[in-house]
This record gives sequence, C-alpha cells and structure tokens, in this order.
Amino acid sequence: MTVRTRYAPSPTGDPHVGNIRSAVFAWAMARANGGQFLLRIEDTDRARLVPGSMDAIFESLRWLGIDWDEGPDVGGPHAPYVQSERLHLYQAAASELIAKGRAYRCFCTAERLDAMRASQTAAKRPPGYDGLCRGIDAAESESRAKSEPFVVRFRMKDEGQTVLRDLVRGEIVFENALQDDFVALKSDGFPTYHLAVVVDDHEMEITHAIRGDEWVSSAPKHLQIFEALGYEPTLFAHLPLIVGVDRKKLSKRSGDTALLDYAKKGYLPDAMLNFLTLLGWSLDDKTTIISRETLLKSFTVERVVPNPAAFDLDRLNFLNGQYIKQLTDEQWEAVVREWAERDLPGHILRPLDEDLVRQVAPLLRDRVGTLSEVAPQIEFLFGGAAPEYPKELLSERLGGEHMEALRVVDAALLALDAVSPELWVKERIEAAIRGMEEPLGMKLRKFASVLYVAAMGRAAGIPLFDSLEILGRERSLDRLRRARGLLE
RNA sequence: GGCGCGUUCGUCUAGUGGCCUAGGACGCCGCCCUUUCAAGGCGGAGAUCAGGGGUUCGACUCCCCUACGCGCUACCA
Repeated sequence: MTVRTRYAPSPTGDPHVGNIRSAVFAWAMARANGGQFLLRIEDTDRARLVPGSMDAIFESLRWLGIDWDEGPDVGGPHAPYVQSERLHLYQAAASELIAKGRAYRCFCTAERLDAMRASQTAAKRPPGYDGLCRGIDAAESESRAKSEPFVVRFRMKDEGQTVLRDLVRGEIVFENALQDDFVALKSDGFPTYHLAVVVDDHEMEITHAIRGDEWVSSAPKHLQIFEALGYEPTLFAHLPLIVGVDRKKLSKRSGDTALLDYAKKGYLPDAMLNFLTLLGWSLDDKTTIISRETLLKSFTVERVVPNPAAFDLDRLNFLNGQYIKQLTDEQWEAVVREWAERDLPGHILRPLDEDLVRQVAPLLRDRVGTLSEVAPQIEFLFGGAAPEYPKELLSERLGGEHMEALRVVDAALLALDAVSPELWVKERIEAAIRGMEEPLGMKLRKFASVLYVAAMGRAAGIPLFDSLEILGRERSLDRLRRARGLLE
C-alpha cells in the first residue's frame, strides 16, 4: 500500500506554525515511505474566507522546502483539490446517507437551536441536538425540502462504542450514546468539515490522516461516516498542539504565530524546519540538529510524542545560528548581500559595493542570530556619511572621562597616520594600535571601545582591525577626526 | 457541566520493568580564550520522573484514584 498523506488547510489567513508543523509531519511521513503528499484546500466555510490565503499557504510550504505531488496548482488524478469545486461529491454522499437512513434533513431554525442550547445549558444538561427532526418520515421530508431550508444531519449510533486506534495515542474509546447528531451538509449546500474530510480522504486515497489534536473528539464522527458510506477508514495520527512557553495556546501575545513572520525576521528555512521537526518528534536521544535528508528518511509517527510542545524561541535562535555556520562561504555571502540590500537605509546606493560585502561577510557569521541583524552591524561601512552617535558613547567605557577618550583618539590619529596607504592592512593596523598601549599607559582592552565607537558608531560589532581595514585609511582617519571634534 | 487528551530538569526531549544514584540539547551560572560583541573550549547548578495508592523480588516505565493543564462540546475548521 502506498502511503498517501495530505495537508488540508482552510484558507482563513496566514498559516500558523502549529498548522505547518502538521504539514511537515504529514510530508515527512509520505516521503519516508516513498509515498505521495498532497495539498487540499478546505474552503467550505464561505464566511471565514480570507483573500490571498491560498498564496500564503503556497508560499509558506515553499519557503520551508515542502513539495507536494498533487494540489490545486499542480493538479493530479483527483482534481480538483479545492473543496468548493467538489460540492457535487459531498451532496451525493449526503443523499446516499439519507437513503441509507444514516442521515436526515433537519428543518430546525437557528433560533430554535439557540433556544434549545440555552435551556440545556440553563438546566446544566450537556448541549446537543435533541433529535426533533430525526423522526420525520421520508415523504414529509421530501415535500418540506421543496419549500423550507434544511441541513442534513448525520445520525450517530445510539448504542455501543466507537473506537479510534490512533497511531500516536493508542486506543481511544467513545460512547456512542454521548455523541450527538451533527450537521454534515449545511443549508447553503456546502459540507461541514466532517463530511468533506471523509469523502475527500476516501476519494483521494489518503492512507493516513495526520492532523492536530483538536480533532480527536470529532474522530468518532468521521469513523461513523466512513462506515456508513462503506469506506475503509484512513489511519489516524493526532499530533500534539504547539503551545507558547506560558503553556497557553500559541497567540500573538506569545510571539508571532504565522510561519512567514519568521521568514521576515531572518530565520533560515532549514533552521525552522529543524525546529518544527523536533517539536513533538525525536529521532533518538541525542539528535538536535537534523538534516532535511535524515528527516525524510527516518520519520515515523510512532516516535511522535503525545504531549503538547512549547514554542521556545531560544532554541530556534540557537538552531538558526547553527545553520548559518553550516552554509558555505558563497551561500553566506549571498545571504548577507540579500539582507543588506533589503534592510540598509534607502539612501545607500544599490547595488551595494560587492567588495565590501565580500570582505565583511565572514566577520558577520558568528555575530548574527537572525538575518535581520545583518544590516545594523554593517551599515557603518556603506554610504558616504559617518555614523551618528552621541558623544558620551566615546567615553562610556572609560568611566565617562572625556579627556581620556580624547587622549586615545589623538594617539590613534598619530599611530594610524603613520601607516602608509599601501600598507593599510589588518596586521599593520593592529601593530599600530597595539603600539599605543605604552604611551597611553592603558591596555588595548581598556581603550578599544573608543575606537570602536569612532569607527562604527557603536561599541560592539565586528572586530576593530578588520573594520578599519575595510573602511580604508582615509575614512578611518576622517572618523577619528570627527570623534576628536566631538570631544573637544 | 459532559466527553477526551496530556503531565520526566525553566524549555525540547531520551527512557517501553532491572542498563537510571534519569541521558542529550537549548537556556542559565562560572572559568578559559579574547581588540568590543559574539563564537568556541571546559565545568556547574538544574527533574524525589504531577501527587497518592496498588501490581511486582524490582516501576519513570503496568493498573486505579486525585490534582492541574489543554482540546472539543457551531449550519468554524
């Protein structure tokens, strides 16, 4: 049996990280077993449609490098892959269920249903459909259907148990008597999720339904529809939720929830994939860095843990750093260029100076957590203007002694002016600056910050000697003179 | 309220009856390295395995109860 899994999001906005994590697992499951992975859009709720969601779904998957074999954009043997284009299938299934006595038309109005629930709640009874329309006979049902709006309700069994054999959680038993008749086909002719997922998973030959934990409680509905329609049910794997570090459902409060926000913030797709992969799944007791290849080779749902996982940004940041280190020099340089082009202020001319980018890229590698940190660190190298900074910054690490800072700047001016233009290389610059220790009676460690600030406008960043070399002799001396001007 | 799921260091997790005086990783702390910031190296603190009962020669691992958290309880998915 070929494994076929799917990711079936609703186009109701930008895909959430938790949702995408389900896609990762479903995809990995298919690939690890040499099967197929498909994308299906579940747009049966017209009220919640958000324009542009489809593109956001495509973009999210592509960014992570998740590919699909069948889907709305690439087609496939079970096209269309958008539920709103498959209504006839659900309507046919609903008719079949009615004919088999496993579903019935319900003419109850929204008002009656609301009132019913209100009184049930008031009486501290569990809310649920009271079965008023269950007994309507076929003839009456047919005739009322011609003039009254109706929904099709699935008739859940009254006795016995429905057993879900979940691949992650094991056996879960539901009492049929506690299940209530749910709407399978809405009055607008659209199916609810319950009907649509069963019809499509069967029709598309899905073998494993891999989805979020929030679906566990409706699994008996799905199981009973499969049975009523005479279909072999899919296997089920319910994935643990992803929660915030506060243990609450991941929300805006706990950080960004849309996958693409992380792309914008400067995370590498491979790092994100690694992070998501290990949220609820593990390869063994040691692996924390796992390649795409390994994941796609060794994923098994048996190793999915059942408990919710917290989205820990510290871990993501760590992984991002690891993946940055893994890039080749060429790849890293391209990333630096891309983010610098993107984030550097608009007044700096594009395209950016190739040589500067090439020289500075290696120095950035160990100093960047997310890619959005690239531009602020190298801005001082680009554009004609010297960086702006408050003069207090110059002496900040000298206990605020402006005169001391001035002595340092003067000594540096003297020492660096002595380095000839043709010898303006890191080693010579370093020697000149180290030579300042004695006359100044100060350790380099002590006075370096003055020079960092003078050169780049900040006390921390890429190494000083490299900065000055890349900056060039004239610009370096000029910035020292400006610092001197501020201190006087 | 009902039903369901979950509960191992702050976090992600390993662990399927003895290998566990519970392992790894992130984070945290300290030291080293060091021109800043990082990175790196080394070391450390950190979990009586939610609590309580069983079963067993033996339980983190099996069973029951309790507590807490979460999910579902729509003509939303």
